[in-house]
Amino acid sequence: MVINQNIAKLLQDSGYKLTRQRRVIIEVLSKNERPLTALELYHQVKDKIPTISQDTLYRNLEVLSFIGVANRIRVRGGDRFELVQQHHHHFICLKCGEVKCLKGCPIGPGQLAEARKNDLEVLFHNFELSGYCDKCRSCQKEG
Amino acid sequence: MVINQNIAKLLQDSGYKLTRQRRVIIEVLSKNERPLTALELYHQVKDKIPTISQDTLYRNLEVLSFIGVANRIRVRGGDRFELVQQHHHHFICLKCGEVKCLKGCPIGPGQLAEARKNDLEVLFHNFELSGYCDKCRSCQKEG
DNA sequence: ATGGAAAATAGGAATATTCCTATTTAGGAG
DNA sequence: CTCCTAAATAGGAATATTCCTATTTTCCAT
Repeated sequence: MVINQNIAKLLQDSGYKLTRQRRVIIEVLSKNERPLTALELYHQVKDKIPTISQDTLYRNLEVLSFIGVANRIRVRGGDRFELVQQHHHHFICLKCGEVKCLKGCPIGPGQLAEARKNDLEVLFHNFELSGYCDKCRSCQKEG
Repeated sequence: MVINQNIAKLLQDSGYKLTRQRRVIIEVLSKNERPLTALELYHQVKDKIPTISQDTLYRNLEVLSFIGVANRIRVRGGDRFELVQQHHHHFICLKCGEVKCLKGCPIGPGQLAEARKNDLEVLFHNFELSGYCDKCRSCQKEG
């Protein structure tokens, strides 16, 4: 699989080098639909680069997320990572832990007003919902 | 200092016991204005209960946050915790790491619509902004 | 006040994440 | 193509967070 040219360009334009490790991490991310845990990612990447370190994985996920290529979803029990296809947000099930992607983004100028008032320069935003997913709703009383 | 009766009641009504550890954790949280790191909290609590374990601290912060008494703000380099005075959200400075509280909450039914459409039961939401704080804006090119 | 069950704790083990540093590599200049 | 430098890597150390379990504590019923 050849890495998306846009991503390659984004990296280089931002002053980051296109290393084998980065290429593989992006490849693995792009092959998966759902947000993966660091461990899941690590195993899949390790299949192709057995010597890769966890630090390299985390460091690059940080870089990718900084330039807007990946998302890091901070959740209890292990953060999840995904390739950014289109800006969106997440729902986290408090029972099964599953992370679901929500279409669209309901955050607009109205939601950023307070920060502006306080003279803060907003570059990014993160919006997460949590509760019970459709599957877990029906059996909230169980285990 | 006597612990806020509302909190004590909230704990018990939710089926949680009012232990010495919980009392002290809440006391320490209530004495601090800004969100504290787990380590800062740990030291302050340890002054009063030298044998307390980090697990107890984390476990109780989880409980307190579950019943809406505390907030956990997940950020790079160590999560921050605060007592919930009034529902609000945060701004995280990408340069100095400081966490600022924003007044009010701009999240309404419109922001939850997509989740409802997907048959998800929303119980909580989290909204975070990041960028440069007022102090760091003026010297973005440095350090 | 006393007994007992469920909940909570302390500590240590297991994970998850970040930091540090000597070595290697990507990518530009010649 | 070769050299050079800044950026990136591997690995291990250091933190941060969660899990596990034997023991202790809270609190309800008596």
